[in-house]
Amino acid sequence: MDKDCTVYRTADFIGRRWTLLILLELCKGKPSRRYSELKKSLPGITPKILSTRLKELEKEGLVKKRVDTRTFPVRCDYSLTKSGGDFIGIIKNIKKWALRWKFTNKTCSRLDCKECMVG
Amino acid sequence: MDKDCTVYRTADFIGRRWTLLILLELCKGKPSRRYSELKKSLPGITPKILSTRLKELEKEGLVKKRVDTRTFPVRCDYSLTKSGGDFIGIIKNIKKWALRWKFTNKTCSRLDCKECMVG
DNA sequence: CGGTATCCTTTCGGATACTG
DNA sequence: CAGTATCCGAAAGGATACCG
Repeated sequence: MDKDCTVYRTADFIGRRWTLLILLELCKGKPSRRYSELKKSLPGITPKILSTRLKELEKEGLVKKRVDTRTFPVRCDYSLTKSGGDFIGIIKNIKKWALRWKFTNKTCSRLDCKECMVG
Repeated sequence: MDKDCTVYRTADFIGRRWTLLILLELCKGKPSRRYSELKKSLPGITPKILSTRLKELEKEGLVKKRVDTRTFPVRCDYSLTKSGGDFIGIIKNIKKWALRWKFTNKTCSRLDCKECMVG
């Protein structure tokens, strides 16, 4: 098992809790989101984990952070990079696979919900 | 976070150590592989983890196990199901993404190696 | 606001020995 | 051969308090 293999590393980090949901949150509507907005849209996430995941995603180049230091407190916002946006395609592939091979479900708030995130 | 969401569950289990490599091993050449063959082709894996992963994959419906009880010791072999075979496509998608957005590498034995598993 | 620091529990995975 | 059983250390993740 080669820990430097990007395929393996990718599979590894998308399996971590919250990562997928953060990515999806960042691709919904607005071009960028604040830390506190993300926290609010992800009920149950702790500040530590959100911060950890955002750093991982930044390090992997999927998320870009912008800080505005002119105000106090400072404002930070996060957005998808080009590769991050492209990554959404992989999530959709997984979703397609899931819908093809697993039972479908009717409730929403799931990534595999038939109604949302179509495509 | 909905633990029943198949997209999330999928992302979760493909991030686990060895899972991807087992899947790839099963799609290489032969239609089915024995437990001991798998163990040999995956240097470093412990019997416990191999067994655990195979059960997870079976439970998720990607792998099918067949036991031949007529001999002693019994023979078991594992093969990809239809959905398991289809899943290889997702791995290839991840690979494509990796090759597009990450540095490429020359050494083999990596899933993201440019030379192998083309497509 | 946007995080860190600390503590604590749970889970994961490795090593090794053993068994029908 | 095809696994289980047992034990262990490391890492992940949750809860909560605190800070510039």
